Amino acid sequence: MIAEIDAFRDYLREHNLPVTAPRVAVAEVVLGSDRHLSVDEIARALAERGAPVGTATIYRTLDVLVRSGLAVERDFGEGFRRYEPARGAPQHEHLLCTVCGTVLEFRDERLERMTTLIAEGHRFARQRHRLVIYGVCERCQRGGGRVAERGSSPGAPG
Amino acid sequence: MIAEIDAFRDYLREHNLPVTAPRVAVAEVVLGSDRHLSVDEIARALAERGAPVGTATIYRTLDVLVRSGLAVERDFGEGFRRYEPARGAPQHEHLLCTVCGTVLEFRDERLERMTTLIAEGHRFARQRHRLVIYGVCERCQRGGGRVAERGSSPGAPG
DNA sequence: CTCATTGCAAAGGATTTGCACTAAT
DNA sequence: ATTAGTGCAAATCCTTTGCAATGAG
Repeated sequence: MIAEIDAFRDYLREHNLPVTAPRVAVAEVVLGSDRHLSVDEIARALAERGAPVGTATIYRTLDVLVRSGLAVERDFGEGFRRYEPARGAPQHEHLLCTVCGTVLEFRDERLERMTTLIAEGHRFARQRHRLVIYGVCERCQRGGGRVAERGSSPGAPG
Repeated sequence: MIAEIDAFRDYLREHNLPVTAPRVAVAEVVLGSDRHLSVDEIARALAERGAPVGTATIYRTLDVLVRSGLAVERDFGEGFRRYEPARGAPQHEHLLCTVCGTVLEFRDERLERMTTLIAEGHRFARQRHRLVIYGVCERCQRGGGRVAERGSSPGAPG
């Protein structure tokens, strides 16, 4: 993860953007996490470090982080966005537990080809796709699943 | 479509919900459309009919309409929701033009099977899935596509 | 008549923006 | 020194809620 932080510093320098403490702090939280963080969670994490960062700055930094390609923005239909490190991640899909909100990632090369073919069949030039499978995770199938980290019921529409 | 409106009236009666003019009007607009309407578009359509309906009522009626199973809620990551008639629609997927916002629907039975298998592989009990392919439609590939109906750039995250 | 619905306006949550102030280069 | 970034608060956008007036059954 230190590598990613350095990559972010480099990105900033290369684009003549000042390398500031708040920016680096936000990058550390997002790139150092293995989860899909909401802005709220990021803000809390920063506050816990003893170096809170203003909401506006978090949003502004996330923009840069996404543009740098080091982080990815996600929308699971919860009413707010989440961010995760790109980790050079090839396209991957998400499994979302509608009970506890847990997100699992998986890859499937077939989807890349399949969606391209489907798009072509409709004369669309495919750019990307997004697949979310909603279901109930193993733990929640058994007994009481733990409470979701944030946000309302993940029983997302669409 | 008249059938759907009647079905909605029946649903209301069966649930002891008053059949009011605003409710029927909203149902007519949503169930009579072949597009994925935003609340804003619904409000405009109602206003154009000369019988405007309050925003709160539109939202409240959409809830009923969705619960009745006659309409479906969609979230394409645009920052607001869209609604479309269910038309007894089996699961279907969406192709979204990131230039003009046009939405195309298509079906692919393989996805149903594929996502079930994937979910099982991760010990998830699959409930449903959502696939959106983002790309550029034929018209927009050629020249200036028409302007999107509503909302910001559909270059949705996730 | 009685109780649910309606519409307005205010409240809410997420995100953006204006602006005086501070910090990076 | 310059120029850009920061935080705060105000502003937006979509959606929900409170409440008095209205209409369905």
